[in-house]
Amino acid sequence: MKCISESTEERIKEAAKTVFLEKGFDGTTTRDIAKAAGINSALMNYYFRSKEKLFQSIFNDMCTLMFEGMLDLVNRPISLRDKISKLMDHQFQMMMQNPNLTIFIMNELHRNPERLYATVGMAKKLPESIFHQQIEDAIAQGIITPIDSHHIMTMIIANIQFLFVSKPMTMLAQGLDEAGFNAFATRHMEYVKDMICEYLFKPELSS
Amino acid sequence: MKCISESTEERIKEAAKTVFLEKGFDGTTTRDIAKAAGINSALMNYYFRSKEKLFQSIFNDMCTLMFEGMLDLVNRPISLRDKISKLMDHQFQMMMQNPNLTIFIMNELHRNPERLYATVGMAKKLPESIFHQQIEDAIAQGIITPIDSHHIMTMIIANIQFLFVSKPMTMLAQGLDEAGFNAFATRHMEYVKDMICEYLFKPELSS
DNA sequence: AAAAAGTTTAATCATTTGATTAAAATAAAA
DNA sequence: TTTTATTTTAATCAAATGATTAAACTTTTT
Repeated sequence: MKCISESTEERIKEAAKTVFLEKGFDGTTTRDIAKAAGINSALMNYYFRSKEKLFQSIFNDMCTLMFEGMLDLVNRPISLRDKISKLMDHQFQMMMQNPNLTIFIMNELHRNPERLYATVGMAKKLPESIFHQQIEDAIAQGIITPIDSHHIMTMIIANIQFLFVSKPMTMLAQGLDEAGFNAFATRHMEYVKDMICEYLFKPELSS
Repeated sequence: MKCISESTEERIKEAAKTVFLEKGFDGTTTRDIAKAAGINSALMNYYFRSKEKLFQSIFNDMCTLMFEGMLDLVNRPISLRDKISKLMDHQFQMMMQNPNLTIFIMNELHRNPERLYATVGMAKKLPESIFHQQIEDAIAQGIITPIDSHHIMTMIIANIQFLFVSKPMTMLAQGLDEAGFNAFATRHMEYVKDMICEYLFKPELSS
């Protein structure tokens, strides 16, 4: 998967990302990372000054991965209905490729909100977007149910993200394997897309 | 809050619950627990043989707290509409009292699925309930949209649980304090109850 | 009251862990 | 090639951590 001549710094970051996402900050030892990267454990401190610094770097990358695509979408000049659909599709794709991204971010943020506030600052930009204005306009025009955009955004995010946050539990409760879970998630996506759109865009409102 | 003559064992469990829920298994030291319980750290090993055993005990309690009320509800002989509403109310109450219950369980399960599978076994009982049969009946009678009960249960759970899983992020993104978050969550509850019920119980189906 | 059982503590052990250091290996510059 | 700078390693340190032990203290039993 990796090209042969990958810089040591990148190798360390790749390994750290894998291990941190799997075990979290507290559950990860610097030796874990060194082993996963195939390097001497002192090298980690040579490139990144400490476990904490390396973690901050990874956490920042993960927040960017989480939010940049969504930020791009909420500000794109497309119709509300299309935007909501694309927002959900994008999240779903992202989570299928990185199933433990959300549990990682949410958990680390829960453990240490102060330490990570700066890093997650981009989350603040989500509410202040074109999306918000579009919602207000649509409400004024009677196209959608009157409801604050924060709630809509929360619905969009929760129904997809929680699927993956609870992945191990769902697999256990339903006795699914990886493929079975993916099928369930894919089907669920369609249902929640319908549910949210039907809730917002009521026929009696648009008529 | 605690009565004066509380058994040492209970004091330790109370403290361990608080610390484990806050910091997780990896982030918690036995000294943390001892300090929180106001005891010598060797006492923990006297009552519970190890940190691992104590954790298992707490984790089991938390799973029970999470699922027993819901299991009771899904099997109660009440109407589907009432049941869905009560399921959501119950979860909401539970999470208001224990906001980090879900992130704790989901995270520990993610870190160590095998170790905790036995403990979470009760989650398996959720799908095999009267609720499931009620859904199938309602679909057969054309009262609700045809959809597998797993998906309905997931919608019910996700829309509430994720509110609390993402609590720190929501507070940051919207600049809310504790009271502000609670107000947001309470309002959101009403929206998602409406959304789910409207999605399932379509007027054209019941007529 | 004396003995026995149960509870609690201080001191300590062996590992683990994040980090440093000094030296070795490699690459770059002169 | 020699010198200098950069990269990598082995060895090690100090602190933290889970656990144990032996002794002190308390309660219960006889």
